Amino acid sequence: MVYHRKKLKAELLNTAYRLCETNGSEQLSLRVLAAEVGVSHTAVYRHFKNKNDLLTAIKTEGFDRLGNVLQVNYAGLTATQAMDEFVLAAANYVQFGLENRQIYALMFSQSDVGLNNKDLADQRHRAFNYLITGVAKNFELESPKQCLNKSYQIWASVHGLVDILCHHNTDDEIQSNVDWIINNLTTYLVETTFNKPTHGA
Amino acid sequence: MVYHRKKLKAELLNTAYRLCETNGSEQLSLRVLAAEVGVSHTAVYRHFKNKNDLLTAIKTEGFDRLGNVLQVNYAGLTATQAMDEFVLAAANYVQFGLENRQIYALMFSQSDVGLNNKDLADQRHRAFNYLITGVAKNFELESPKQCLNKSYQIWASVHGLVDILCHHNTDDEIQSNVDWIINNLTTYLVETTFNKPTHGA
DNA sequence: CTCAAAATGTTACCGCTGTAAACATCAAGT
DNA sequence: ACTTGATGTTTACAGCGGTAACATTTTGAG
Repeated sequence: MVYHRKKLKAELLNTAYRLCETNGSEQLSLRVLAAEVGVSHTAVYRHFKNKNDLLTAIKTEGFDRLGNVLQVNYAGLTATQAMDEFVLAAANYVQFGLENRQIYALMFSQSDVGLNNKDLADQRHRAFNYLITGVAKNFELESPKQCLNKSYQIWASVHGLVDILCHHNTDDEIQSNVDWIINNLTTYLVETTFNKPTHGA
Repeated sequence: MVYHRKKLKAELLNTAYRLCETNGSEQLSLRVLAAEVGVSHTAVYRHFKNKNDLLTAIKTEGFDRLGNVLQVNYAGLTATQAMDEFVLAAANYVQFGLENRQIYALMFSQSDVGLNNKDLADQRHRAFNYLITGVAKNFELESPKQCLNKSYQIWASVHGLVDILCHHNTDDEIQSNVDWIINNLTTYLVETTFNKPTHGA
């Protein structure tokens, strides 16, 4: 047995992240995780207060990665370019959600994982702030309140889309429509976020 | 001890539904449930195959109730009335989500609860079909595919709204905005679903 | 350099959970 | 009246998260 392996915390977090994405966060077992990494199951408690704390770290990591995907530098872009970047960020959001389903589900689950955790709140706000910045750049709104509200509206649309795509792509009956939506994702996003008319299927 | 109480299944389901809404479906314990109802914990297995099967029944019950809230009879309504009813149904959807958070979270969780269950699928489709009917009545779309797609878009918006409202009403920082959204729910829905311009805050 | 303290890993144990098997009781039909 | 199936109980078990006591290694102050 190897005492003091130094990077156990990172190893645990990475393996736990992977196990969550593979089996769903609800299936995560500290004992299985520890066995996978090759330590006793109580070693986890030297690096995380408890299971909830570990899940909070995974969730925070998720928002960190989501934030990275949403980051846009609007400096020096034309209006058209800014809009393209904004829509691209939204597409990246959807892609992240579809490629990290289980983590995404954890991130937006109603559970009390990470309740009142500062690191998690920071990462969440960081990700959301990219959206707000994009809205401020791309919409001419009268007040910060309207900007925030528009941001919620867009977030709700895109988040709802991810959720529904995740749910229904195991449902053969409507698979073809899901395919359609994915293939026309950009069009969908422009429609949804910019209130433009449909151009036909 | 009372053998053969005849309505144990319904009692278990109702109590389990209530416990889930109170504590979250993840906190549901068969033993606590059985104790609450006043039977041994293995009695549950005479009426439900296992815990997953019970959760599936709860989830199905949730979609049943959601469907009831979405049901609209459009026969004989003017276009204006039909639209009012449609928006009302959407508001009912949001209200259901906010008043049944934990059940709603279970209904749309990514877990494998009720995977491939026919009763659940039936209830889900029933609820969704009310939406499709509403879209068909209120939007002039060229094809069934466009109708279905528009339905997804609206569902995503409203579902996303519910999810975000559920998340953020414990976050004081943005509580005022959530209040604003709720107070202007109808306006929000009309904007979101009918692509009408904002009339200002 | 020493050695005490802090950090990190292990072992043993606890109570709780979901689940299966064997048993007890009751309802219903022949 | 007696069998049979449905329904509830008891018992048992393995896996879980978590705590406490112990073992080992690292670290830093004198």
